[in-house]
Amino acid sequence: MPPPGGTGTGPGGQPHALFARPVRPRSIKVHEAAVDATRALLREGGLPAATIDAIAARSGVSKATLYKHWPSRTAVAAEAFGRDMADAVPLPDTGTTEGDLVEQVRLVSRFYASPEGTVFSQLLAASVTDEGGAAYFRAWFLAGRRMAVARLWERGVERGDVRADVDVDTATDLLFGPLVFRLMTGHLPLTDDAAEAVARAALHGLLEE
Amino acid sequence: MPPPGGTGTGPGGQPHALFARPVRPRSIKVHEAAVDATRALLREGGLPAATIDAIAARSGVSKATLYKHWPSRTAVAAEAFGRDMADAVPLPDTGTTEGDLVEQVRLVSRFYASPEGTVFSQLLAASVTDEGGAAYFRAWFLAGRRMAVARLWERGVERGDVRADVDVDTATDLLFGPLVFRLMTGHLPLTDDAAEAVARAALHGLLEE
DNA sequence: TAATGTGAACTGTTCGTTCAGTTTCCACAG
DNA sequence: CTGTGGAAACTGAACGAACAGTTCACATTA
Repeated sequence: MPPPGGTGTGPGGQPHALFARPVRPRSIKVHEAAVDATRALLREGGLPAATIDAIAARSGVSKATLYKHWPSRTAVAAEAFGRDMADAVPLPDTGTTEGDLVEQVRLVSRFYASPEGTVFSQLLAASVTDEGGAAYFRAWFLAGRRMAVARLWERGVERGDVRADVDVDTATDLLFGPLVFRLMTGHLPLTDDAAEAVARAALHGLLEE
Repeated sequence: MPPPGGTGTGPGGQPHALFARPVRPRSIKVHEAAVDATRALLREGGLPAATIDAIAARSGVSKATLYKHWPSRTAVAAEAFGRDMADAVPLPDTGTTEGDLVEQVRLVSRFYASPEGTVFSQLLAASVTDEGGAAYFRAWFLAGRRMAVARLWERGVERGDVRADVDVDTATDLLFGPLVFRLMTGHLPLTDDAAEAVARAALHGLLEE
């Protein structure tokens, strides 16, 4: 349940009723303290370490208050994680559309293979059984990611390099879905080579022309 | 810890030390009873309903025994789910490689969109924080799935329809990763149209030739 | 003075473990 | 072919620990 204090703004900066954020000074301080503590906990021990009690203890914010700011533990973690990742993977600019997209897939693959990737998978897993947390995860993390890729895709469209009949959502899912698949199932490792192979296959197609 | 009674066989039928199965009559009966009860519970209420206590109560098998047959609750559920899905998605045979692959993606997408797909996502999520369960999930479910796709892919290779420089793992991840991505994040719905769009894009590539 | 946060206790759920006692079945002796 | 000793396997019930989320009387502050 969002705090009654006001509507606040969502991750993108726009007003967003669903993710109401506190506007009064005291609330802001408390909110930030909780997010900071959660970021530290995530860095140290992943999502399992970011229990509600741990967040409360580390931040000095009481559990009762935490549940006035967020609907669930997962939601706090999702917001904290999203903040950390705001500028983790920069947009590449290699000069060519293919170069940019391949590079982006490689960077994201490396990110997934890193400790932050572990947290990502834990959050995604937690979102499955926590719809409230899932909304925060989409808003604070996924949306930004998809927006970044959309920018690359548009560059490709302007250059006339990419197929006009493929929409950006399909392209995004095709390029990054395989990485998520590997991350979650662990059936194959997330190496640079694998990432490049996936990206090239996505760009050039699986069929012989 | 597997029962010391014997080595048993894994999902594929081959002997498999890791997933040792009971060979003594009493053990077999108990094992089957547990799996059957778990299948019913999964059908009725998904993974959340298949708690250890519920499985024990429904099957008449004691918890202590369950933990002698499986390393964790997730592992029981993974085996039960894998059994149910053994023949859920048949291999298509449309006459063309492209037709087969597109149809397979569409069928899998429908499966993910169904109640069984929910269970799939719950199991995948649970596997993230339960390595023992993850091994069972890979062995009893994913391996079979990948094998089925591999068969389609090989047909394509024999016909000379698919790129020779793309390996089967890359192709599998490219075709089905996007579906898993959507299923897990819920950012976009799993419709037939979306599935076909993904499949065609994967087959023909994202770039203008 | 009304909104907001605190602290501490409390409920409820679930996983996984333990262990003493009971049932089953296998192998071997007769 | 039969019967039995003993090991293997299962039961039942209780228990500990962890954690999510709630509640409420009281304190703080804008």
